[in-house]
Amino acid sequence: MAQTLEQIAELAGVSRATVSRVINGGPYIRTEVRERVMRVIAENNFHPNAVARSLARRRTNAIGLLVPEPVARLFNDAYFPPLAEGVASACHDLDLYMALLTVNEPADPEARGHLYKRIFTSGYHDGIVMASSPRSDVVTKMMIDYGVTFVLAGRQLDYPDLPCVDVDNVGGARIAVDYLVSLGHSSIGTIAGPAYMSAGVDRLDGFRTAMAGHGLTVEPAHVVEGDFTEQSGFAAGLRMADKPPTALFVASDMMAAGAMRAFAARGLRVPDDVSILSFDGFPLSATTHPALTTITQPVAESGRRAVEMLIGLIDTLMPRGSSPAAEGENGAPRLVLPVALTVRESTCRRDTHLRR
Amino acid sequence: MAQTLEQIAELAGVSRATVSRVINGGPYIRTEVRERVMRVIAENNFHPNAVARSLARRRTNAIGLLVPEPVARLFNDAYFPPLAEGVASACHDLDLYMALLTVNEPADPEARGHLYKRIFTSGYHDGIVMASSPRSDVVTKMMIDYGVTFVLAGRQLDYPDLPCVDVDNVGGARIAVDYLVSLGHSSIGTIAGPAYMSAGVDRLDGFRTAMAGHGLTVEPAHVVEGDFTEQSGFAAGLRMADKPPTALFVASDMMAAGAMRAFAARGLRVPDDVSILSFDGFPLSATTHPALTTITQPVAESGRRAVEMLIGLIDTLMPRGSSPAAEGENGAPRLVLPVALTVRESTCRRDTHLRR
DNA sequence: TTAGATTATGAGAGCGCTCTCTGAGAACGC
DNA sequence: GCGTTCTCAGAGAGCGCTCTCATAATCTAA
Repeated sequence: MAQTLEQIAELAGVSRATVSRVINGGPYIRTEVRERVMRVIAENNFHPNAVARSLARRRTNAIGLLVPEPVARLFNDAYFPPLAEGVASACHDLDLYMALLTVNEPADPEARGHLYKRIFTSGYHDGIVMASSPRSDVVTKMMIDYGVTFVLAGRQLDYPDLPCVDVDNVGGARIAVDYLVSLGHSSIGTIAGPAYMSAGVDRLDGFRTAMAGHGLTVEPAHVVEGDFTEQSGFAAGLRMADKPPTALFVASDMMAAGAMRAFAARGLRVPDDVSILSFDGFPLSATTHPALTTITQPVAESGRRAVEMLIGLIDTLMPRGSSPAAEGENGAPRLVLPVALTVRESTCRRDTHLRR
Repeated sequence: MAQTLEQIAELAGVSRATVSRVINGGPYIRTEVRERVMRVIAENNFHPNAVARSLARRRTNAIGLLVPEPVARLFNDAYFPPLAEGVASACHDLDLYMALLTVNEPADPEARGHLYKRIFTSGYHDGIVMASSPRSDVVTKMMIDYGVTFVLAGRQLDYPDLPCVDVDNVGGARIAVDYLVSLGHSSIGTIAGPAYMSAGVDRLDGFRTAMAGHGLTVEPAHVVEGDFTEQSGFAAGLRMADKPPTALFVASDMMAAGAMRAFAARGLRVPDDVSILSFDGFPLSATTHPALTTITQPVAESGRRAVEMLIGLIDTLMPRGSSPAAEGENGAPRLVLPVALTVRESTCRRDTHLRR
């Protein structure tokens, strides 16, 4: 197994440059020469050294997908798999190498910083796609400080002007409220996401705005904050069970599942007593009983778009085969992907309600 | 922000070599010079280019953790998180960069091969830790063909002589049988893992051997094969429910959970009617009702050991700052980690059984 | 004092690629 | 016939590091 371009060149009786041209599809090569070189490459099972190539090109053609969460939590998250799927699929299409970057020591912020530092200064990636982190997490600031090129999947509350691909959380909440209103509901509550996550904030904002738009008031007791987990949904459901609204917009499928468990425990039927409309559209939402009406967000698509945006960023910052461009900071790119209503069994018309 | 060693050298009034020595902790540097250089490095927030370093050293100091499973399945797997945790922790200790390598297109074997090829020929990793794949998966052969340095977590059925870190599946099954026998059981069945996975094969082998060792026969109807999933455990439990053994060794926690669900559906009580002893010791095993008596395997530890073994392999194949060593193939290293019995509530003495 | 060891630094040759520059032929126009 | 323009290929200068080797300075030992 020959190891270098040089050796292949010698075997094929051409120069290093010619072999390089053949490999990279350069122009101006006689068919005969190209075929000879390709044959030698194949015979020797030669693969150019990616590290050397990266050094010469000043491009690794590799990107990282960073999830600022401990490994363990990452695997219990329904959001992450489709995101990884989307990122991986875009990388495949764009002939990019993708590495999943994780950080394990969640407890020790010192060690955590070191791990991030290693990632950000490694230079093994042209850029990074990061799932948005909670408010005031250090990781975003570190990326900025280290001059990493990156795109966020989801808005970052601390830095509104960062390149990101988000889903339309506000619009989704509006669609949810509109739909519930169209079913005849006017007593609508919400289990909101946490105030330290953009998805939590935006979905609540959208909810309030939409309610106001319909001239409806929201009872304070009908707004409970959770943290997107099943447990928090259960707790919130319990708190509302005594005097529930006729419809509930729940900011995540998991919390909706928890709320339904709480309602079931208190003898409330969904949707007969309370309609539930959740947000996410993860596989879970189709398997609950009843199956959830939900706002489906295109997670894989946002992963794909994030990669495309990232490549665009990298190309402008460092055009292929050229020196870095001037700081072209005319606003960070942002993309908001539409979400869609998926109607299932957890919602029904107000007039079929038996209570009140 | 200065970009190269050269620039730092100039700013500090020394040569490139000296800066390199300072960064890499080389000897023979006056304290005064070292401090001056370090100050300049800090002032300029300089980080050496890892790609250039890798090229010069012919070492990336990065390893990959490859899971030959589609991303989606990966996240529903209880085995993978602790493995990743262990690998990540060892990498942290050894100052290694770790990237999780995944492959998404499970369906199309062509595309899958391309993705693997990109990984194996990238040269971005000194070596790879791979969770063992099912029998006759192409990935192992590809790694061998591409000359990748790797260590398997778990045995590979197709290639018995590959470097690997395994847990003592055979011994674990023996411990299980011994314990059940010590409780007075003699009618013992098993729900085995799939025949295409080493863990499945070994646990079944261990079970049969141990039973024979006790002079006990196994009824053919009391040996059912599953595929480690809850569903397959449920199906197996259903098949055995009519004429169950008094004790059952189940090759995975998940299948045990499924079997218990099946038994519950058929009115069989665990452990009163059937004792269940599972294998894995994943968190799940502590939260079932009743909590599972199980053989706990040290998954994180095997991840850690795999990294250590991998580094050993890399060091012998390519000693630091030297040319590749002669093919020192005096047998691939293998390590078998001990497992331990965790007693919980799903097993009890035979004499407390009410049937028969 | 001088040889020899020890400590400290620089020069420079790579690592294995890419890519620009240069130039040799072939094709073409007038 | 002589520029001109293409087509094709090689020479060679990097990319930003590491590491060996040579050399200079300082410190022993006799």
